[in-house]
Amino acid sequence: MALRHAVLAALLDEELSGYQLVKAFDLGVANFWHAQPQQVYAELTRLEKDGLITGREVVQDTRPNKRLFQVTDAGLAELDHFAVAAAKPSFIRDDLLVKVQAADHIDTRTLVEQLTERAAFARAKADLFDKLLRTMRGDRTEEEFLRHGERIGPYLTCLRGLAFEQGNHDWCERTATILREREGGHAQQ
Amino acid sequence: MALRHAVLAALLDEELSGYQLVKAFDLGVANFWHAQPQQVYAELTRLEKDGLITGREVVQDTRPNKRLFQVTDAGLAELDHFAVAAAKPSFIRDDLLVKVQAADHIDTRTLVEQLTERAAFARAKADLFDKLLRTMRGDRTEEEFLRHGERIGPYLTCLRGLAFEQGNHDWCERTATILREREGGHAQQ
DNA sequence: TCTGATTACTCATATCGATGAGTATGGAAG
DNA sequence: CTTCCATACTCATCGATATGAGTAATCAGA
Repeated sequence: MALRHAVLAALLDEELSGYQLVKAFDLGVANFWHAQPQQVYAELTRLEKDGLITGREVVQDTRPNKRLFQVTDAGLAELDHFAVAAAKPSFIRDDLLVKVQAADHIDTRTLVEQLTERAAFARAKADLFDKLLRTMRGDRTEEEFLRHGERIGPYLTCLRGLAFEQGNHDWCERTATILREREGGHAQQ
Repeated sequence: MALRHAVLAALLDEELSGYQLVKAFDLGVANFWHAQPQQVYAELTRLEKDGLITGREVVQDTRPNKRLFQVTDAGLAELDHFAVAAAKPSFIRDDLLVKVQAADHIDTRTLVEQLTERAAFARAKADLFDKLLRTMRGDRTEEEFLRHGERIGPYLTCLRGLAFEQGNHDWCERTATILREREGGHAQQ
């Protein structure tokens, strides 16, 4: 049930079209949730039907028309309601971890490749988050911004995203190195 | 499709009953995947039907009988096949992050409570992972164990779990502190 | 001018995952 | 002596998520 609240949270700052939201959710800018395009569109339809957001048609000459959505008071109330409800604990669920768990029983060559690939991906995402953070805080220091900034929610979630991707990167690099050395070292199998 | 491979990976070291597996998946010992009891049982049924695991009945006097499962050669082949296939990137999906994203628009008191609660939970899990790691490596140093240990897969995934929970803990603590200070400071609202 | 990328979406279906309830036995704790 | 907890599962159902295909327009590049 949290996708709807993620959408509401994403719409708090600015009116967005479904397409823009999809971009935010799909292309990793959403550091606090992830969803498929179809999910986002379906959720927008439901949210509007329930009166939690309102859409207005924007006619465009050069592009297909689009609908911009903004959160209603009912939507804000819904977010408030969501915020006081118990949050489920978050779990890691990752194909790569499953593969590493089985590392002693399977061929590790492709696994090492996948780990280095993932490390590079994580690094790219971390860089992106870092840039986002700089943009958000402007010329203020982080401490300054977090103390007195007027909109710190996205900054805080972005910090988590950055730490997560850095953790991903470091672990992937280290794991790849270890597996590579073992493979080369005593040339088992 | 990865639950089945997670189950296979979990059964690599030892024969386990469905109930034991459920414990491993449900109670956080599974640092590489998470699943509900009913999912695990259903998957075991499917895996046995597909010949990837075999179960043997163990009659018990004092307890209900149980079935212990072990991975077959076909199961190992399936794991190999899984390992070379592309892994989907992993995303964070967390109610708490959604709430923090909306932090500037909602009441933060209960949010701060939830953050400190989560921090404590993460700390407990991190401690548990730390103990698991010590048990696995015995009296060897980590470097030693990772270089020459015979079964390092679970150790490596546990390392990721530990880092993840430490990251969770640190972020929750810091975020809670920041929100608390802002609330107290310029007493907005 | 044909191709492919980008904007802006919709529909249908399948699989995955979560939730609640239910069954049966034995041992420990009050 | 009764209630609760642990073992060891099964069945049913619902919502969430993923996948694949399809529409329709504009613009840039080969």
